[in-house]
Amino acid sequence: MNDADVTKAPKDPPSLHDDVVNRIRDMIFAGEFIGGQRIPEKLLCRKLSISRTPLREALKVLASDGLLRLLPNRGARVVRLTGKDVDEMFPVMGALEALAGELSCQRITDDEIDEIRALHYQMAAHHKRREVNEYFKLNQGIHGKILDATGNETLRGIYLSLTGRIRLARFRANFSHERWDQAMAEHEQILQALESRDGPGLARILRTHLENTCESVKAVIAPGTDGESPADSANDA
Amino acid sequence: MNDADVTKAPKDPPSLHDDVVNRIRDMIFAGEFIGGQRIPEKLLCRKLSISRTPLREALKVLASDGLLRLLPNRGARVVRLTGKDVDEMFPVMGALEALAGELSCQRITDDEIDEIRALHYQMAAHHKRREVNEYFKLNQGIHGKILDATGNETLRGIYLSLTGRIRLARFRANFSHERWDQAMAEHEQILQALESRDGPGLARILRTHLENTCESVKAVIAPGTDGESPADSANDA
DNA sequence: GATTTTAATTTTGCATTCATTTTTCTCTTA
DNA sequence: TAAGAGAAAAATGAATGCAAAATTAAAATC
Repeated sequence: MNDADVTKAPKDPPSLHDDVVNRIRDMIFAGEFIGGQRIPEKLLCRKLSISRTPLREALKVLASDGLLRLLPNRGARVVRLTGKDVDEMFPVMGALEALAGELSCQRITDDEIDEIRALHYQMAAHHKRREVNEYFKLNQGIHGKILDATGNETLRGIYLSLTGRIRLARFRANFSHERWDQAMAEHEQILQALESRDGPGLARILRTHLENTCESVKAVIAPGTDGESPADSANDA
Repeated sequence: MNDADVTKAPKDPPSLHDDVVNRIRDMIFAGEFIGGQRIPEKLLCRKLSISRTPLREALKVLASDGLLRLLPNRGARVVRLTGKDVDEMFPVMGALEALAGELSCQRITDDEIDEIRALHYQMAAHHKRREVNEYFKLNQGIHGKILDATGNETLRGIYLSLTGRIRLARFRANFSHERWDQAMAEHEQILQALESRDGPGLARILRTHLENTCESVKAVIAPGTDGESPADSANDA
């Protein structure tokens, strides 16, 4: 799920530094830091049992990845996505996902399709039972498998980086029943296109699928949120 | 030209840290470090007149950006692009550039088109006189302007990051006269599509343009280069 | 009592230092 | 002379210390 490992070859031993980056990333995803709120270095040092030096290195990396915002002399805070951000990100993700669709259809094996089909039907079950978390996890899994099937590490890295940035907003998108049903229907089409290896078709469906998701995500983002103001509608937990 | 600033709002004061990152990035682009060769931290510290702490932070950022490779306990080295890398990157850049074409046609102003036209004719002049460096710079400028016209900072950041990664290989691509003439012809079409605000058309041309560029770049990459081995065909200066 | 000023505390940025790993050099031995 | 073992040197990873900036608290003024 992390994308720090896409820039390095798989043979490397699991680096300690990447570990810190990933742990902080996971903490961000887990919602441990309220959006826009300052994150004191000391606190993280204690939590991770490391000194400030490796911590700060990790913070810089996460900031350059777009997950954190580093204000000079004024600490780090998790980025609050604005409506503008989401509007910007989704066309890009759409283009990337469409590309992934085309590429994967050219290379995907029967086994890989089987795996995706399995995930798909599991997901359908969770959808029927309205189990959001399980559905969401499998959903991520399917899109991940499609990405893997492209065999394009670069594409994968960039896409995951973008996904990561909106994940925070996304997993809160407990969208409407109608939208959810629609998304499930779109996934039926995705599976079909994959099975018939219809690259352009898959690209088209994925793009629409994402556009629709974009709307749900934007709906979740607090309206009027247009900046990084530390405490407007942050703590709605 | 740098893309470190796309993740932060424009209002920030010019951060000292980003400065270090950008200076190292420029040094890499300037070819100061031979591909694959180890970069001693001490050397960079002296060159930049900073201590190791901020330097290492910058290195981590550049590594996460894909420009450097950090091997645990074994230093940093500039990434050597393999043929596989280039093959992976160009479809992605193609998708992004196509998107940029479509988006920019929707928003571009007459003034912006004028600017691009100016750059285009300057570039044509340098092409006629076979002045590679000047041509290359203006070429970058034109594609940059198209990107700017999208108004999509996210797209811009990702695209520039990718461009940066292959810039090293690219600027050495003193391609054949035929390819150069072809590229220039493609640029004529690009300008035309822009002037008539033909989004899909521009997208198509940009994609082909990039595919052709891909071939030239791959030709430059030493054949048989399939790894990061420090000393296969590194010093061909 | 509210607001501005000033002092104290905290936090960040960077340099320095220490421990561990890697690399290089030297010396031994076949 | 070449190869290998071992020691010295250098480089990296991480912790600590110190100066500057920012935040908080307190005091003074209106």
